Amino acid sequence: MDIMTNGTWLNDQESQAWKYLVGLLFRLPPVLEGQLQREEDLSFADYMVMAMLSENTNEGVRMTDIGGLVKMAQPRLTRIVTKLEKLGFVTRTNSPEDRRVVIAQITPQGLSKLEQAAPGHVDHVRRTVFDHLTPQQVENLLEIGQALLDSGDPELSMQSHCANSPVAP
Amino acid sequence: MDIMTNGTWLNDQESQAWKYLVGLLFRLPPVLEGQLQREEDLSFADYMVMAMLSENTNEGVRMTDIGGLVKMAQPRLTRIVTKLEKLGFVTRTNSPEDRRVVIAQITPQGLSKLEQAAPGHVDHVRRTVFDHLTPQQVENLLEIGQALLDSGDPELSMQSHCANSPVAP
DNA sequence: TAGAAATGGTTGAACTGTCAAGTAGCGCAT
DNA sequence: ATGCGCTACTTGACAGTTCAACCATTTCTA
Repeated sequence: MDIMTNGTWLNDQESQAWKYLVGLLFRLPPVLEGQLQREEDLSFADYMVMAMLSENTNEGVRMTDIGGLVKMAQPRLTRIVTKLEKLGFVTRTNSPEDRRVVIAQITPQGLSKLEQAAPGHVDHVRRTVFDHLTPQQVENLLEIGQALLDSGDPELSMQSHCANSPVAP
Repeated sequence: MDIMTNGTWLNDQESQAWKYLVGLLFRLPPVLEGQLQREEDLSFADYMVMAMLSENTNEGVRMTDIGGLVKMAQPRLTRIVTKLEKLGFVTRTNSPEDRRVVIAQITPQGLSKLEQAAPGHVDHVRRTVFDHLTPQQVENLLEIGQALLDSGDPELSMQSHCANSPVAP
């Protein structure tokens, strides 16, 4: 029995780490979502997209680039930006250079919504996450995140939904 | 203006770590989901619940206890178990001692489904996660997971959905 | 300079998750 | 014992996500 905790597959350390990681994957998103939803009527993904856009106020950002930075799949992104546009927090324009490309840009209203939401959100993140971690652990977390997301693994580094060739080109 | 990456709220280290953690929260679940869905027609949550139940083949497990172990909210759990029951992978019985309590138990079919799914899934987890981490990083990950989930924080340790008192009793 | 393949983005259908409200059973106080 | 409150779980309504198929545009290739 104990299908996933021993055997030749994952050693003790790994399977324990796995359980905790899965716990975080299940628990953290609803918790983050909750605060923003209650207090600002924004989803966590909405917030992250706007935060991302707020770092490029002038130029705007291509859809795909948002996806790469926020690690979201395209359809999800489309719907989020559509929603944010309806709310007046974001504009979309077709790039003149490449007319397939859509460029999203945050509006003043979006920016002020974000500025209004940020303190509460960051506070919540601090209390939920960083208050429980030592600086060393924060550094370790950063390192682990890099190891996984910057590994070049096609599944994790985005494009996942179309990369299926087992051995590559 | 870099709403979430500097200022008095999160220092550089923290906000970088935060970005990577968020990346994992967005990316990992779809990736894990995908493999199981394609190859076994199971959701990741389905799999975790069954894996959990497979560790207590004899007695069965109370709904709430599953939630505590797999870190899932109750409504989600109810629907998953309902689905698994329809598929014949799980049975539910009302506890005779306390008739509010529902006890879920994995069936032989559920067990064999799990055993069939496990190799591919574990393989995928290994390739996606553990192949990119050193043993030291795995240990660090475990420690971070513990720090967050076992912190006693009501939001993270479940019950989150009813704890709203800002300062506590 | 066609035509084929690839890229960027959107959309429809099905599913899953969340919140809030609801039912049922237990337990303690009067 | 009757009523109040708590616990365990379920359900309805809604919003969000995913996969797959789609259209439009660009780029490669012959």
